[in-house]
Amino acid sequence: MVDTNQPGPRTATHPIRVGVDVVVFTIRDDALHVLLAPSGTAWRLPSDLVRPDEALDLAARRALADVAGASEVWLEQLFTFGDVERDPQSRLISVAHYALVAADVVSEIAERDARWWAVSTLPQLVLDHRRIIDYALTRLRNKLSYTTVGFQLLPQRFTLSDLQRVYEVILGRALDKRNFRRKVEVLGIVKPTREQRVSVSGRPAQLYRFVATEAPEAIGAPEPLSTVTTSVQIARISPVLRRRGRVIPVVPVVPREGAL
Amino acid sequence: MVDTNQPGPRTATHPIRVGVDVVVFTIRDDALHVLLAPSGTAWRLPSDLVRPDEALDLAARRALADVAGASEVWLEQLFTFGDVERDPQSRLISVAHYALVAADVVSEIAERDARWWAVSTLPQLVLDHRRIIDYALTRLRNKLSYTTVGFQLLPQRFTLSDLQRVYEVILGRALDKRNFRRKVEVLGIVKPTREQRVSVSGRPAQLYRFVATEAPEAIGAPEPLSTVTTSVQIARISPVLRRRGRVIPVVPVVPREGAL
DNA sequence: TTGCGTTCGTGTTTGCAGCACACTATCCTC
DNA sequence: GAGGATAGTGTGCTGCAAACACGAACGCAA
Repeated sequence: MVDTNQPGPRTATHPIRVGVDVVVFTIRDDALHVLLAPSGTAWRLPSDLVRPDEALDLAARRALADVAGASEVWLEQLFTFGDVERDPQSRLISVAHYALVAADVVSEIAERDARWWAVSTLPQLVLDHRRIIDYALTRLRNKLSYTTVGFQLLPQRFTLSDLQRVYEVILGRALDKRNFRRKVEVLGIVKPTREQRVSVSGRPAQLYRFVATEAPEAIGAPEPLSTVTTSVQIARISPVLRRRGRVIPVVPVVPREGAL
Repeated sequence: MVDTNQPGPRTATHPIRVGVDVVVFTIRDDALHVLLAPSGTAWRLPSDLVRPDEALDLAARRALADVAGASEVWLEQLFTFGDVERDPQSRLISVAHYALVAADVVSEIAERDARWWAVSTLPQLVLDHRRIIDYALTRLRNKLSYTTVGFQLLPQRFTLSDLQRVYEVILGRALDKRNFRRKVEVLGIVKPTREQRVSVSGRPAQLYRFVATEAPEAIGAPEPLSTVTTSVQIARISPVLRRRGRVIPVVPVVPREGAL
């Protein structure tokens, strides 16, 4: 057995390349989207090689910034994909991350040749990137049910309907409005502001802001090592938001004109 | 941005070393233990560098086998630790894994200079290995509450008291016997065998065996990409096993004589 | 100004599941 | 056969999730 912790260089004969891939989620037009860049005839996740003096999460932020023009977002390590066959060229392991960006910063980013794709209608993807997205989606769904990450997908001020829509879009099913609002109220994770949203039509809605709670049961957070920068409290949203409801028909959203 | 997915070699100037660390859990003397190997005056997790043509989980199994003499165990990727400063010598990222081994195979393994340490009384550890263990423990606790990994720590045949003890030892709190047994029954994850355990004292106990259920709600499993070999069903054990109870006094177990 | 469309906002009832809780049964040993 | 030890068993309470429908406030157009 090689003791990797002893001093002295011990470089493998064939160095293994280490990269990061980032699944960037946002919500657009009431659908969950991921950011992809073109790669030949297919598409790929924002990615890059990790620099020798660079932390993994910083590499992920850099890859994200290169494509999206922003890096101050919620981001967490997802999984390290290291199958031997994943890159036919040479050994490349990928420390995959996933990130959540708010709808209001979306308009500013997404430059170059990258564009948003609804997760329900993804294009052909490079390597195992489809699998990475699938897994990120699973993680996001689970995480949504016991943390407050969902707020990362909303602007500073939002209506309760906005919030509910975030959960519905990600979980893929309808939630009862009254149960949802009661739960949010009980959790004390939002505070009403003095403003209202002037709605396009219908009654104006109260605007709220997210309130970081002192995670009452810090134990139970499955990802204590999350590479969170924009701090997010780990409160327990749970049950009302977890249970079943009628399935929301996933409306395939046609990407905006000119985005490509 | 470097497109890591294009053909052609693109090796970084300073290659990054990729290693695996494995947190091996077992239950001994009613306490959770991890396997550690000596490293100078301190101790370290079983670890090794990943070979260029070797999958990550296989590297982890190899490191495990080197120290413990067994590799056919339940094992899952934990997290990739890649801080720049973690190894003062040169850049070394660690794809940490954790493994569960049954008590009855424990006697056969644990050779060389390695030995078991109760998680409640760990020795001085190398690098960030303490942090890795802490995180593995957190993951194990969480995983225990919504999967059936716990059975990996038991022999093929076990009593319900054995099973309950596994949960109590890991969760660190007492569970109500009747509630526990009812829950296990309802879940249908065990089947009684025809045998009984001839107990040292007291009434003989019925022996059960684990029954893999057809995970009724496959959705909701937070780790669908687990590098599981010994197949484990992802059923929902949940609530009775999750909630609070009186805290079990963590009895520091004195390591066996001659183990060191 | 009135009617209509649209979205916001609000309580009650019912059922289930988690939790607490204590005693009898069976074996061994002395 | 008495005592010690572990196995095995049932009920009642309570809190939480789920289902469910209608009035309120606004914009707009006729």
